[in-house]
Amino acid sequence: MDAQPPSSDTSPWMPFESRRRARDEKREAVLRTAVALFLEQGYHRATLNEVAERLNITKPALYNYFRGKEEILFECWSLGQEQVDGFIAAINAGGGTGLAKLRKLIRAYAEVLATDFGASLVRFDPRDLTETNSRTVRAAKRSIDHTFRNYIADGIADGSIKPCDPKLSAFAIAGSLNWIGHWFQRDGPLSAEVIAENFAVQLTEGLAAKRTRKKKAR
Amino acid sequence: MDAQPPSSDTSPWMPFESRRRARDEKREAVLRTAVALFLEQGYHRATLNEVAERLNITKPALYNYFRGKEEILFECWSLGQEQVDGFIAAINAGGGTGLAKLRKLIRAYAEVLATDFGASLVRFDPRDLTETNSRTVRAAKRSIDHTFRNYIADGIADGSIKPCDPKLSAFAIAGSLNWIGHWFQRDGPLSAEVIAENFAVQLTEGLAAKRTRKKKAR
DNA sequence: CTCGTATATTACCCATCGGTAATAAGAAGT
DNA sequence: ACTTCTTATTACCGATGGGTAATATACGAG
Repeated sequence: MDAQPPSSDTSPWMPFESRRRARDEKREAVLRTAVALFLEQGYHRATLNEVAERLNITKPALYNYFRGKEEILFECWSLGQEQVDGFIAAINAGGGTGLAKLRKLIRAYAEVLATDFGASLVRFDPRDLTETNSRTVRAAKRSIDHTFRNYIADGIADGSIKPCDPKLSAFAIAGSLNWIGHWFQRDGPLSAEVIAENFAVQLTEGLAAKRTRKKKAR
Repeated sequence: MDAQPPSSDTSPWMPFESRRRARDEKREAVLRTAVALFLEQGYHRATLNEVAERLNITKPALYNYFRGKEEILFECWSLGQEQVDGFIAAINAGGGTGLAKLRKLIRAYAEVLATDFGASLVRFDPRDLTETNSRTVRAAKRSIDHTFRNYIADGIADGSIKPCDPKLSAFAIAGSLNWIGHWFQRDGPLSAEVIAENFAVQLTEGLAAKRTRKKKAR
């Protein structure tokens, strides 16, 4: 499409680079198509033939980019996980009370779960993965869980969250959020931002140590 | 096993009855084995051969009790749904504020989701069912959702719950609960009762209009 | 004992689908 | 133009697993 013929003053590596980029773009296109189809039909019902068909290619062409169906599944999951890792790092880097960090986490996680790759974090079954990849997924899930628990524990320590069982509270909050991946639809009446904001408030209202000063007493 | 030879003063229908009961017991045994296996391995990975093997029979024997794999899946789901329908009817029959009914619902729903048939309500994929059965499932899910929303709306109307969006609040609460079906394990450190009680409190604390008088100030 | 019904088994069919081999087509480099 | 590397296609394989047909066995009834 926008691949321009190598001008005279361009590095001789341009074509290589351009080809590599084109390849990466195609790889990504496969993943976008695959994740959408996997979510639509479920991993087992979705066939590689149909993934290929939607891309106007044939099944064996996919094997130029991936080792097989399982690798595609895992890479979809990875793209979602990258997003989560990203914002968790950002929140950790920033400051704030445990409660503030928890709310940031809820908002960011909710918005990721409203995307296709985000939903794949909770809609895909680790048992469809190889043992190695499955271990990676389980470790990541544990890590997210611990992040929730840590922020809650931080909040209890700094007084922003009233004493509670961090484990159970984390389960309750993460459950609410994870479920978004199952019901959210982009073309629905609720935007991801509205949901994220609402959940950030509702899910922490019961935990906050001091009542958030009512914005509008009623 | 305990089928006793028909004594002289027994109704001539006894054998029939006894046989029918034996049959029902076997049917149920199939469902218990199947639901456990489906949850363990996932519907698609679980084979009827393995279900049969666990029952010390062979696959075709299953077809004496069910039309096929899909019917087994649907019946497992139905048994879970029956429980839900049961306690919802009970709560509706009883009285109480919207908040009180909501808490009863949370407790009961949490405990059902901690059972195998209960978990099947949220772990099985309706897309694996025939169109007819799938419609039944979707209708039941809508009904549960509406029950949550109605109790919340009732609570707002009677003043026990402070104004909020019943739709979003219902999603948040139901999400927390549904997730139980994904992580709860019977042999884990948390009992279903503890989880149910904790969730009933935590998930409604943010909604309650008046602070629940602290049982034990600490 | 014999018949009929319910229930189980063995052996088999076949549709589906992930994956592979052989090969053709297209663009960059010489 | 000729070669080479990449990328795509057509045609096929083979395992898996749901479902069926034919048949054997257990058991209550007459």
